[in-house]
Amino acid sequence: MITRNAAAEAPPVVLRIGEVAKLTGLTTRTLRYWEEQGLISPSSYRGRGERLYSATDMARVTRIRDLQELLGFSLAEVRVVLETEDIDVLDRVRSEYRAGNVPAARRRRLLDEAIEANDKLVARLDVALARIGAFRDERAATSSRLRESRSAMDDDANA
Amino acid sequence: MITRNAAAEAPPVVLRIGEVAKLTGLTTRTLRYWEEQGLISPSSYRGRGERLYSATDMARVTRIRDLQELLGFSLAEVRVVLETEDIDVLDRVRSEYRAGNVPAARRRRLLDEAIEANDKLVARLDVALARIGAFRDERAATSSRLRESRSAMDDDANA
DNA sequence: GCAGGGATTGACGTGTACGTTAATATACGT
DNA sequence: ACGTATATTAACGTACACGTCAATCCCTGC
Repeated sequence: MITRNAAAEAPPVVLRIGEVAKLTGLTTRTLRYWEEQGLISPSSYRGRGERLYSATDMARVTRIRDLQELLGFSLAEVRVVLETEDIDVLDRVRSEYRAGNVPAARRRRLLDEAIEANDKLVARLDVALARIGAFRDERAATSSRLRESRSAMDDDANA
Repeated sequence: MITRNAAAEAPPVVLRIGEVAKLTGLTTRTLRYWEEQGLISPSSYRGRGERLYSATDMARVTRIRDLQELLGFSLAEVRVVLETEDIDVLDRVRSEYRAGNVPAARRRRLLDEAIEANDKLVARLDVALARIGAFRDERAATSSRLRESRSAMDDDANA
């Protein structure tokens, strides 16, 4: 039997800032800083402003961290990437509901911008992949040389 | 006829700091800073300390820049990578001259360290490649969706 | 009902990687 | 030989991305 409404039954994953910090390896300060910079915004608050993070929020947080650590993006660059992702999500919602309350011309412009930004990112990623790949191969070759050198040393020692 | 001593005849490429800056897109300040931090050291000076950069120096400079920009390495991390490369070069020289004036035990230790550091770097590069690759594919998919969305819009407009 | 753990908002401090300016010296083209 | 472009060191300034208190405020378990 398929649990048809598993998503509906699943406990709404809401985490406090400290839990998010532990799960992601970040600090609470960092999370507040990112929010201060407009990169994230916890989906809800409680009481006197206690932040509550949903699974979506978590995904966004880890995405930011990945962009930062993997690609060395500054928060400004991360912001640009996230904006095009937002447009993408927004666009899918609009497509479903079909009744766009956003003027077609404006939506078209947003789309074009998102496409351009996205293409630039892909191009950048391809460049990074190529260069890192080349570097990796180079280091692998170095690895072989070093190991050969070590064997030679060991042979000498046993001669 | 093969120019047997092309390297010897070739004009020794020595550049002044400003030329290196223009060629690499860095600033003179950055080059001096890197030197201050022990990452580079121009192969020669002239007069009252005017820096002169050889082709080897240039290679090292661009290497540092690549590590920084492509992989988001800090200068501290770059330093580690460069050190293992230095050992590699040093090791090849030693292999050629065979008469190592460095004690075998010490050389062995350096080699082991270089190998370990190198392997770690390769592993790190592989992780980066995998993640960036996944991210790239994701963005490529996004690209398709956005373009489809735009065609749909255009079709609507012409209906 | 209160100690303790975790949350909040300021506010100020810090490390990295340079930018900028100043005063001065040297190299290069004509 | 001389002006100008480029170099030098030294010192201070700055942007980014947080770290680190401090004072206060909930909420929970015993």
